[in-house]
Amino acid sequence: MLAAVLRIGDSGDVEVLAWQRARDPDRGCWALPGGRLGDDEDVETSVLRQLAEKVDVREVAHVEQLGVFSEPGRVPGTRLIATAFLGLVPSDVDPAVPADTAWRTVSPPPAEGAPAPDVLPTPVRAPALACAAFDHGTIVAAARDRLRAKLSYTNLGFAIAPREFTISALRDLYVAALGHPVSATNLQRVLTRRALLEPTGAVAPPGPSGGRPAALFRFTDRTLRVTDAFAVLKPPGEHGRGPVP
Amino acid sequence: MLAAVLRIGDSGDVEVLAWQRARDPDRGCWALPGGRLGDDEDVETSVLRQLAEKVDVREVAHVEQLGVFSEPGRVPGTRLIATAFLGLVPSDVDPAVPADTAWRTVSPPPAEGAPAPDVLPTPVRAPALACAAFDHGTIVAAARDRLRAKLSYTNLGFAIAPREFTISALRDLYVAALGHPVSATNLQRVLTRRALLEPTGAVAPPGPSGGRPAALFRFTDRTLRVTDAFAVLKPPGEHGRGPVP
DNA sequence: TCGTGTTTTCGACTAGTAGTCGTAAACTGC
DNA sequence: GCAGTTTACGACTACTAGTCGAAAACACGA
Repeated sequence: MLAAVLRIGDSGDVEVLAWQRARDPDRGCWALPGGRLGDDEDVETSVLRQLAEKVDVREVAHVEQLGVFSEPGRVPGTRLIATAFLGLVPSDVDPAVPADTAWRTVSPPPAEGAPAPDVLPTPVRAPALACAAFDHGTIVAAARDRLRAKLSYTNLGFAIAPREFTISALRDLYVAALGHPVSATNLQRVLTRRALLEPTGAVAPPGPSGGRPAALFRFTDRTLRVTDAFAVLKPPGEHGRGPVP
Repeated sequence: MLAAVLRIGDSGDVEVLAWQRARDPDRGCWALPGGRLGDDEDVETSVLRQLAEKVDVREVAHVEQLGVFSEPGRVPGTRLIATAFLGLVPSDVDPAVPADTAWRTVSPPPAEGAPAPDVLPTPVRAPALACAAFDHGTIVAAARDRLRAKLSYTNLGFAIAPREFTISALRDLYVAALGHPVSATNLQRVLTRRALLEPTGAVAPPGPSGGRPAALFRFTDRTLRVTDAFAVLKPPGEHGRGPVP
């Protein structure tokens, strides 16, 4: 049971919640929070319980299974099988964490044209976390890739964004998570057209250097929703005007 | 370790490989193949090993993790945690299976406008498998939904289709897996434009009732590849002609 | 041999989606 | 007021995809 809890930091990069090991093996390196599965809980409640020791669970906006990491030699000593989770915390919450725990920046995904970040049998990946204990770097990379992939075809943005935000702020979050520029105009148009975003009516005060006050938006839904893909494969009668009878 | 191996049957519906329990509990009901994890293998090789007892592994075109099913009471008796897999077998292979094993038809997904079939923490779902043992009906439903979702934004069709096929045959496979009509013209255009499909040059002989012989196609790639989603979120410089310098 | 029916293929038309750009609006600070 | 900055919004354009119709290629029976 391991959790890779991601957050978009103020400096504009992805961060993961990790704690520094005080003992060998891998002393001084950073490990993901987790623990053993209890007798009367399933893995989902277990990971939330483990997480409660590190951060307030109510601050975690989304949790989902990443996959099982079971390579026999992944940790020294006795065999240990880890069910890894991806957790997301909105960028505006900064939970109090224990002394040995910190937000570590995650290195951006490798090159462009990277292969499918959605395949579960995880091959070797770029080291996403500097000085990661055991195979936790691989798990963090899988989490970062999963976030990146799902931002593109779901409303998962709700889990990394504050409840209300300006379009530019949201754009910055997407830029940090994706690692490449994003058009604010198109982001607003696409997300509002698909009814993932709606204006709150209020406006945000301008920054210190002035500028027109930006309108505030919110995600209409705060649970995961999948959107468009191949239009051909959607049930008929939802595009264009349909056939002329 | 459980595997939901799906296949599109000749009759045009989704089938799952299952074996009939001879002993209580759930005697006579259908269970998914699987077994315990060995000491020197990871879950992926383990599930392939388990599967080898039922079907020839070389016939399985794609395997991926579905998720962990860990509810404390999911099976009677001692606690058992299952890592579930989705396996796919092309529609043209009909492997020899043991006497207690058969392909059971999977009931189609519930209504249209169904919620995200991609969320891992699986809630209650429609009973996809009649007389399923334990929670295996839930697992089959998750597998069927995963297949349906991934057909829309990946080249996963390669795993349910023969190596070579006509567009109509492929259309029928998609119709069976998705549960709604699909346009053959658009399917061909979309899949070829995205370079997922390519013509082999050969043609298939016409059916018994005649008709123009259909051209044969194959998938260019037989490993999972993810395709388009939100165009906004793709790196710039890949659409249209780009900015005029 | 020649139509009839069937199935596939291909092109044309059309509509919707999204990338780009230019301009106006609203605010801060000097 | 004026300059500078940031956001908002509309216009133009290009590409993708849904629909339809006509032609091609075959089997079968008269």
